[in-house]
Amino acid sequence: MEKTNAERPPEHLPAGSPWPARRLHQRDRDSKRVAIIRAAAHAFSEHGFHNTSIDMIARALKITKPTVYYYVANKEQLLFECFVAGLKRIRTAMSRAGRLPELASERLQLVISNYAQAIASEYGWCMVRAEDQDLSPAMSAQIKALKSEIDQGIRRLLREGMRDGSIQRCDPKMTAFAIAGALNWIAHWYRQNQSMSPRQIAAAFASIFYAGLSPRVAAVKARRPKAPAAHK
Amino acid sequence: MEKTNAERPPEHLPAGSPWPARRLHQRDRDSKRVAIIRAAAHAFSEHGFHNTSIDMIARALKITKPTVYYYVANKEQLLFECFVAGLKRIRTAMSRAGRLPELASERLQLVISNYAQAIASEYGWCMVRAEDQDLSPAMSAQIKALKSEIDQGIRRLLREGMRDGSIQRCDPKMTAFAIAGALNWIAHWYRQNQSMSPRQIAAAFASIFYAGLSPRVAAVKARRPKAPAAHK
DNA sequence: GCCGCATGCTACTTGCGGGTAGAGTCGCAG
DNA sequence: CTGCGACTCTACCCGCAAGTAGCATGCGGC
Repeated sequence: MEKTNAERPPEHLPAGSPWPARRLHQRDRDSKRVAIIRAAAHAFSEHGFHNTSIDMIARALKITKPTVYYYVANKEQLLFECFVAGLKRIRTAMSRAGRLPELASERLQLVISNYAQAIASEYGWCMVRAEDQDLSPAMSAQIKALKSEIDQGIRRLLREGMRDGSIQRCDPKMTAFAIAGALNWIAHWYRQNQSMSPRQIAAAFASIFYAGLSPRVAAVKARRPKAPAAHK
Repeated sequence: MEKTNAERPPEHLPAGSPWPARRLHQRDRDSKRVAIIRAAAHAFSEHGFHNTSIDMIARALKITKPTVYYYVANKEQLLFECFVAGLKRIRTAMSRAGRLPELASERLQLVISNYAQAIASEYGWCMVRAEDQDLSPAMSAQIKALKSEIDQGIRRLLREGMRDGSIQRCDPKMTAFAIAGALNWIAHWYRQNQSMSPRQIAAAFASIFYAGLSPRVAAVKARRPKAPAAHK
């Protein structure tokens, strides 16, 4: 899968490999590579995948198109890398939450918070929009699998919450969809320099989902608005 | 805006207009036009806007590209029409809900239900994905305005709910984002032949949002999972 | 000083897809 | 049967962006 990049790393040499310099170059290479990924993510989220040419990405970094191709096999892989970069945070949050001793509801809140921050990051757009089309079947399948992993993680937390009593009885599938949807949608409206930080947004969402919209006190139920029921 | 299509309807003729046939032709024309819009919506939601060529849409209807262009000015307008087609249902639901005498929470539920059904329709994809990029500034602005209208409508309902006591005190902006996000996301995962109908999905979502995830009975708060808090 | 490799460039090819020109067909009015 | 307008087609144009060939440069090791 990586063969297009002229990497040829010295794995085939004897174990005590020479070439100390190679390592340095390699590091350099990697940092440039992530710079390209970042720039791509930025451009994608600003103009969309199809309206972003490799030239635009290159220009943003003051390099040229072939240089980009020197670090990345093709445009598709660029999108994929953006996706994975954004995903990492959610994944680690999820797996860490799985090992925590807290109630499931609290762990869920943790995951929601990290999720929201990942979506609000520069990779958020790619995570939300990647996959569906624009991608070869192979990559699409990979991304679908990663997304499903997240989805299943949320469902599991919900089920655990129902078991430990910290979460109301509910349909875990639909609830996971609702939560993921609300969070993913952040990528559509959130922009840097927003009045609310991602963390604040996450907190607001968590409270909406957790507390619900029904009034807490039962007393208010009575009062009705003005209109006398004219047409039923 | 319509000048590209050779319409020239006979409005400039005397009132008692001749040409009964013209009307028939016109109706025919319109029905073909909506067929094209529908086919476009279908193709867009399957392959994405950019991966759908006009040729594909034409082929699905067993016609050719220029015929499509005879009914539609350009690809952009096609997307716009899809968007508007899907939007109508939400708009009418919203404006009707505004005049109903019920509590705001019930009216909100009505809107949510219609919203979900619109998103699950064949135009759902276009509604969710249109705008951002891929569109000329003029159209983008129009679509943004329409979306904002919906958003404001939901916020208004929430505020009214807080006033009439049927909805818990909350940040209307964030809550509207959460609700719209959850609903919009349906377009990403819902497919015809799903086990749940759009109406059922809407009901499930409404209950999630309204009831919230916190357990109803306060008694359950105690029990904790196994692990003794190892690493704080 | 010279080799080799990593890196970057200029200058191309290529194909796809949006959009158009203009000719052909059909049905109806006079 | 002629002329017109609605409609559809075949055959094209053209621009853009993905991706490539192959040369230039600069550095580290010998």
